[in-house]
Amino acid sequence: MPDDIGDELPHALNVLWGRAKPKGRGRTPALSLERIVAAAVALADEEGLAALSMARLAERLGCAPMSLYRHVAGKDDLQLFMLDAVPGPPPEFGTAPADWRGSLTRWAVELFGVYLRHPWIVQLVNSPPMDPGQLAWLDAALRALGGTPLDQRARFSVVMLVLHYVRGAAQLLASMPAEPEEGADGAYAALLTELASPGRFPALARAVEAGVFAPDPGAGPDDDFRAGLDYLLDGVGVAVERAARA
Amino acid sequence: MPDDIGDELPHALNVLWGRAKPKGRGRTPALSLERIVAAAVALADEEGLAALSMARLAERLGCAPMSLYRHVAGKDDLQLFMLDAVPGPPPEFGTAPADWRGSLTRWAVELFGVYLRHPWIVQLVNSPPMDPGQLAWLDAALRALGGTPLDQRARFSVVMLVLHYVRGAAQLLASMPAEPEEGADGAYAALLTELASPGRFPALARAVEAGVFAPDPGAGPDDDFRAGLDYLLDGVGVAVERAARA
DNA sequence: ACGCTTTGCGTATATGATACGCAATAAGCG
DNA sequence: CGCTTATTGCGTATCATATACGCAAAGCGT
Repeated sequence: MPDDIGDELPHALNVLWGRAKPKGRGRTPALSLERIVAAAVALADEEGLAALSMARLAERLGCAPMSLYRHVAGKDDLQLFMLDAVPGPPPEFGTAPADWRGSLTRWAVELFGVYLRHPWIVQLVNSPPMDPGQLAWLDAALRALGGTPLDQRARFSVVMLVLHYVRGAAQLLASMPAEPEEGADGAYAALLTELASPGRFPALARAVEAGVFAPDPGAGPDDDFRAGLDYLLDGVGVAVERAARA
Repeated sequence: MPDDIGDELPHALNVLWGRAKPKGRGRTPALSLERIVAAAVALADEEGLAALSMARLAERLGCAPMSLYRHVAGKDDLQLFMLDAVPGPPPEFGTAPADWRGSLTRWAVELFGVYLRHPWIVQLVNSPPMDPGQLAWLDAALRALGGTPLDQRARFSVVMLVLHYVRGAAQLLASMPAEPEEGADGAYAALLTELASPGRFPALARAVEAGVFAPDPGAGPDDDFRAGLDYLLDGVGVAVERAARA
């Protein structure tokens, strides 16, 4: 039975990997999976993941709530489709690019952008990726390290490390209340200033005092991301050199 | 008005920072905030975050659902309390430990353990930490770098980097289906073997073939975590040396 | 034109969050 | 020792949500 592996899988995965049965002759579909997923993504972008309900989605699509279930097995299924569709194609570089650091940086920055445009992704990721959309990104990241002396296991560790950082940084940035004024410290900074007493949290108080939570005047939030990424890639560089020597 | 900052805050924060009004004479409370939070944590641990509902929680506590609302403003509030309570106290080291790497490693490993014991934490974190429990951990991590020539902003970047990694690694590990047999590749590996065709995902296929997703016979899942953490800290080491030279 | 197939959707149910208000109870006061 | 009052426990009701089930509508092949 070559197909028994798919039996316990979410319905969405079977569809995404092209295992769905080809339809033929019935009624003309007024709805399509693509339209549903696109509308769901738009709704989550505009009003947040909490606002994404089957009823509101149907309203936006001009159909009855139950119509959606003809195309999606359930809400979990829908979210799987969303996760597959939303990142789009990963950046392309050859199989073994000479500049692993530049390639990986580009990969991380583009993925960071995806997460910033769709902050709800982070709240949705609960299982390892098994859909073509996310696996394509994973493959691209592994390819970025293709010209490197690292072994396969190390490459995977590195990719996961970068991925975790991108996700975490995007989530943090998205969750910070927006800072409208350039002079303002931001609500978070103001709160920490009051709460982090030097007696109880000395190190934190020093950080607050040094203005760590105030926006750096000459830098955008992207620069913070790049700074952390550079620390991380320095570590990868150490590993690459070590592997090259061995 | 020195207190106006707390007006827009979640109720839970005002309680946690000791700003709640002292009660006096009413009826003897049969319920307490501590009991509620402890029961909620236990329920989430045992049956997952999805199973945590006010009704099920009340059932477990032997009280009516609406009784909970006397102690918690709502479900969001409850989750804030849970996030504050669950990590416990951070590891202690002096204000400026000589061995920053050892200290930060200990911090990360202990936090990793917390996340593994309570995997639902990751799904709950939606805003920057503002409760004493989480800020204590943040302070501890900053203290681990206290003996370091890094400036405050760099220290914060490093701590966030480590935090993101710990969270991501824990989430990934917790979401992997358990591998009962030692010889088995695990369901994820089997699935990837079938799905990652060399034509479409060459780098991924090579990783699968190399057994990256099969459990390393001589290593536990903890070792994977340590490996990634070491890459990361190597990068921090580079930054420390650079700062020391400057 | 007929029937099969597949889609769209109305109805119903179960679960969950939570507003509101009353009743039970205990501390302090006369 | 009974009254006042603050405060808790909880019953009832409302509203949002996911989704099972089955019928009706509408193309396609014959």
